Amino acid sequence: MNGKGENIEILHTRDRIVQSALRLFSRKGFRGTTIKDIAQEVGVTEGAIYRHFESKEELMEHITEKIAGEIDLLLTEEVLSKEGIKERVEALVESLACYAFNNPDSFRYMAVFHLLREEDEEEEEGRYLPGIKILHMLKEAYSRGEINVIPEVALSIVTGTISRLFEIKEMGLTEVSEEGLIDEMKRVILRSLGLAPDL
Amino acid sequence: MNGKGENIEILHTRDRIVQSALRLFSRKGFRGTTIKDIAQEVGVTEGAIYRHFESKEELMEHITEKIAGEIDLLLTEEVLSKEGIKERVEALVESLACYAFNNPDSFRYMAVFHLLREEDEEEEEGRYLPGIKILHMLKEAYSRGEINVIPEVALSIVTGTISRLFEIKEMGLTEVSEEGLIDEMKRVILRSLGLAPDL
Amino acid sequence: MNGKGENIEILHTRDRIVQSALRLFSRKGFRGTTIKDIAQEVGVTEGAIYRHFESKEELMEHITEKIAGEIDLLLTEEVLSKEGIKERVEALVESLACYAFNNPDSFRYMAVFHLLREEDEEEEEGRYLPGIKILHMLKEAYSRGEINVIPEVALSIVTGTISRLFEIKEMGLTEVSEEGLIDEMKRVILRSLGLAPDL
Amino acid sequence: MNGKGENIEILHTRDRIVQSALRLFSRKGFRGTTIKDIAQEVGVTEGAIYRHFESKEELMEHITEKIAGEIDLLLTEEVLSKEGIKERVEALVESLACYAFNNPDSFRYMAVFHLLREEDEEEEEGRYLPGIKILHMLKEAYSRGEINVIPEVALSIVTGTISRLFEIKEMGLTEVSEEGLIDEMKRVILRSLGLAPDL
DNA sequence: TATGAATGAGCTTTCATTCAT
DNA sequence: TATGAATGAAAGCTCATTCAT
Repeated sequence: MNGKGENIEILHTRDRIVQSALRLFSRKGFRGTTIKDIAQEVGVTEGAIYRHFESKEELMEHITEKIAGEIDLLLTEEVLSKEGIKERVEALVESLACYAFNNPDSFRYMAVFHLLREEDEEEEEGRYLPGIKILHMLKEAYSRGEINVIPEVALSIVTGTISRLFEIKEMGLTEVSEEGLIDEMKRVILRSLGLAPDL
Repeated sequence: MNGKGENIEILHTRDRIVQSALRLFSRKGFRGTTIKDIAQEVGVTEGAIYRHFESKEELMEHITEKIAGEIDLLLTEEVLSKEGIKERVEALVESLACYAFNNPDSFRYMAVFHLLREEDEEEEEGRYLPGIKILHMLKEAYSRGEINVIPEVALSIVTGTISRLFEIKEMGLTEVSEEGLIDEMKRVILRSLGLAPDL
Repeated sequence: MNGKGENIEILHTRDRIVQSALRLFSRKGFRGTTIKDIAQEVGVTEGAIYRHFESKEELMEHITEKIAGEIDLLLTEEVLSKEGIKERVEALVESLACYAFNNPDSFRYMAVFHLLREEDEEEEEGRYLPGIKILHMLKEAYSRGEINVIPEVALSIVTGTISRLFEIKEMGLTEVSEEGLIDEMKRVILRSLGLAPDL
Repeated sequence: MNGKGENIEILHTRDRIVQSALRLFSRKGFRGTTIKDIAQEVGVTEGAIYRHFESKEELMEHITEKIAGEIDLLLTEEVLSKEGIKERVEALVESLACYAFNNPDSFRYMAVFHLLREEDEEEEEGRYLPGIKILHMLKEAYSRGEINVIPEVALSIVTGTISRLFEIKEMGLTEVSEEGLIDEMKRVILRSLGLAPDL
């Protein structure tokens, strides 16, 4: 019982660390965020962070995996479960945009996390995880003749548009409602891929 | 002649600093790049940087202004000089994508430079300069009924797609030629905005 | 008890920093003293200083305020509490000279601290605090006809003599005892102000 | 003739260096003054200083010797040439105070120059040159019974008062004329030494 | 003589990390 | 588990000095 109580405490602190780190990393960058920043936001001292994560690096990797998992789940359950490329693209725009608007820190983090490490010169890794899966989906549709747009360009249209619109919204450059933006994106992206419903 | 020779020397070192800093800032971030990194790449000692720029900050501002100026020139001379929204969008995709492929460091820098500073928590500035100008152009076309896409979404489609495709190419995820990618983007983006030539 | 022990430790290091900084600043100047010098004398690394003081500047300001407070207390409690200008001057010489001989670092610091900053060209501030208070006292005595010496000159006689004698003693240029010097100063300064006991 | 012309040039620049360095050293300290500061004030570049002085150190030593020589000359010609201790003290106050008011940079420099070096920890040197000579004079007068004040205290009265009054005047804390201040000092210092003319 | 780019040592400061408590 | 003092490496920057021109 004692152990249980402690465990709950740990989880709480640990979660708050992750939440604060996510928020700060996504806004100020990995290097721009200090352990002290995180500790202060959580309300503990710097040393306490190291009870939960071995290093700042490990903390970041934890967050990266967490978000990658969420996005992956989204793709698997909300998008790839659908039949038909049109339905899949519609679901992709819908679910990814919703995810962005509801989890701005996570989306921002994912969008820039390859810019956050900046470790060694040109370190390229197996990142861009979600993109790869979508690219695969689009390549299949392309080879089956379901869309007539080069898959890499199709991928750019879908994810690039959502990312940029998210940024525009974050900057306060639009007053259109989230729903309005999502519907418009769906309509226009489908049209761009030759999947317009009204054709 | 003497003065000339000296001047050339000065410009050389200064220019090499700018070039290296641009390359490194755009790849490793502002904080991720050290003065030592830049100095080593240029082949001088750290102190020499400070003969040409008062601080790392000032060096960054110089680069930012330089690139903002280049993009602005591009928009003014290559895009806004055209008549008709279709011609303008075509020119925009063409010139921005070419700029990206020919000046990858500059484009990468511009795309991420608001992520590089990471100064104080949520510092928002008058950045995203090029976007504003394009948004203005699209809003006018929209109000005139020349396009039927919400301007913010239209902006996202155009600039988001180019940015994402640039990233995909940089990651080596496509083998399509630059020309092929640009033509495809032009075709698809025009279609998305209801400006398809074949309609 | 635990808390007590920790507290004592903290005070110790912090106090030792102040003590060493005071000693070094007063002898080698603000710029002439490095954080490394202080850290070495205290027996910690440079970074440790910054747990206790935000900057070298702040450390100096702390010391300045500490000493200004001590001198001010001295004036208020030992000098201004007395009645009669003769008694006050006697007490001033006595207490200031004793302070100098017993706290040579502090006195030296106070005597030169406006020379230690050397910030911007000719920055004049509200310094020389103790002097102002004494000048005020002398001006009152002068306007009441209790002394017949121009107050600014009287102030110079009193504080200038003590300062210079302190320096002479520090340089090892005299073998007279502290008591002997103080008594002689009292006698001669009183005579200079027309307050000689034998008149 | 050519050589002559050049020589004149050298002297000019060299003199201007000395003048600027004296001004800056006396106000901002040795460490607080950079070679660049001096060069800028003179209107040349940093390298040019090294045409005239081997190092910053040497420049300082030159200035120190120059001023020490001036003061020494003053003592020899204006003070020690007089007969009688009363006449000598009067001349000392007169000439030293005039020197201070007419050459504030030099006097300030001399007053603080042992604080400017701040080289190694407790470097004591054969400085305080003028003081030594005056002390000698006062010791003789004391042993002859011409004054009844301990020589070290007498020295402190004379030089300490002048120094402090100079500082007070520099701070703008008095509106009394220079002449008035000097006359008052003469009167009061003589009285303090038991040499009052009215006794 | 003078320039000014460059050096190199040293400075203040920051920060991830450790560790005794 | 948490604290917070301390470390140590590295950062940005300064500056006396040198040297090719």
